[in-house]
Amino acid sequence: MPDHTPLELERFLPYRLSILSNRISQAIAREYQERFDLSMTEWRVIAVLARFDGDGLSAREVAERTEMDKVAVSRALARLVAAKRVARRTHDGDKRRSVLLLSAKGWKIHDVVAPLARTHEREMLARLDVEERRMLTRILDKLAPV
Amino acid sequence: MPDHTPLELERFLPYRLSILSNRISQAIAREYQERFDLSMTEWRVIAVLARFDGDGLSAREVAERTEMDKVAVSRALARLVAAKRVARRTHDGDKRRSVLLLSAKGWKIHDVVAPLARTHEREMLARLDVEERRMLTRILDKLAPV
DNA sequence: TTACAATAGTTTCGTTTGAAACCATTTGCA
DNA sequence: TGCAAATGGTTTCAAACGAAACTATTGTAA
Repeated sequence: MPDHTPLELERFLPYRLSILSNRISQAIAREYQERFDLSMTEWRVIAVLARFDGDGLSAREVAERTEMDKVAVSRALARLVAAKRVARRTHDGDKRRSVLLLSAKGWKIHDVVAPLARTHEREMLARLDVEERRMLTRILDKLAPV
Repeated sequence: MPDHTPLELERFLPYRLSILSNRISQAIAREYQERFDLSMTEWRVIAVLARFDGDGLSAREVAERTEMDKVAVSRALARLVAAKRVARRTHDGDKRRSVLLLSAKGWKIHDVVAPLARTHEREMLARLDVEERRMLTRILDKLAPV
């Protein structure tokens, strides 16, 4: 006799995680889209370029830092460069590589969106108590180490 | 002078959550696809039909239980019915509604995949200690209540 | 009854996505 | 050297997705 023990989807962790993550991402993505004509992937590229603002990252480095694949990065960059939010040059010693830097426009977006993002995070954390917050980070460190 | 305080993506919770959830979902989805020619959405439909195996759910009820939108459910059902994994009749008193039940084939898939899913969950939880596990559920309850 | 609103579900259409193929350049090494 | 393999990045193609439009049926209320 076959075991029909049903899976309770609403208690299944990968499912719950996916629902939660999608809800949050969608809400944020929608806001960025409407207010700044900015996709989630584009925002991640901007965030990384702002964070590592030395003498310019390559597209590959951006892909690594954002955990996105190179196709997604390439497309995000195409739009960002077209909108003059990112400046793209070619690397001096290696003509394959591009050298990416935020433009003034890009920085302007960053300086508005970054605080907004932090607000989103705060609102999310506001629903947890101190211990839960500490644990959430610890759990993420264990499950998805950088 | 503008505030360039950069957002540290790798510490930003919505981002980390999205990375974690995507990694897990992708790994699982890939396995279901390869081994059973089954998409994530189709599996969710099967799981719900197995769980609420009374006198048949409607597509709308499936959409509610899976938190997917009706278009996704409609498409998943089209494939499942074509593969004879789900039986679809029309509701007696309401010709708009469909009445959905797992077929023998559908149950067979379920009885293999459900334990497999539980194994995935166990493997994920194995990386956490008892307290972290308890907390994870509590956090999810608070952040994404059913 | 009739007509208008609401509901169940599908189809359409434009967009997003990812894998694989691709081009150009650079690296490694026989 | 010179040639195959590796690397950076873009393009192509097919599948997946969501919003909105659509069909069919049922509910409601004058």
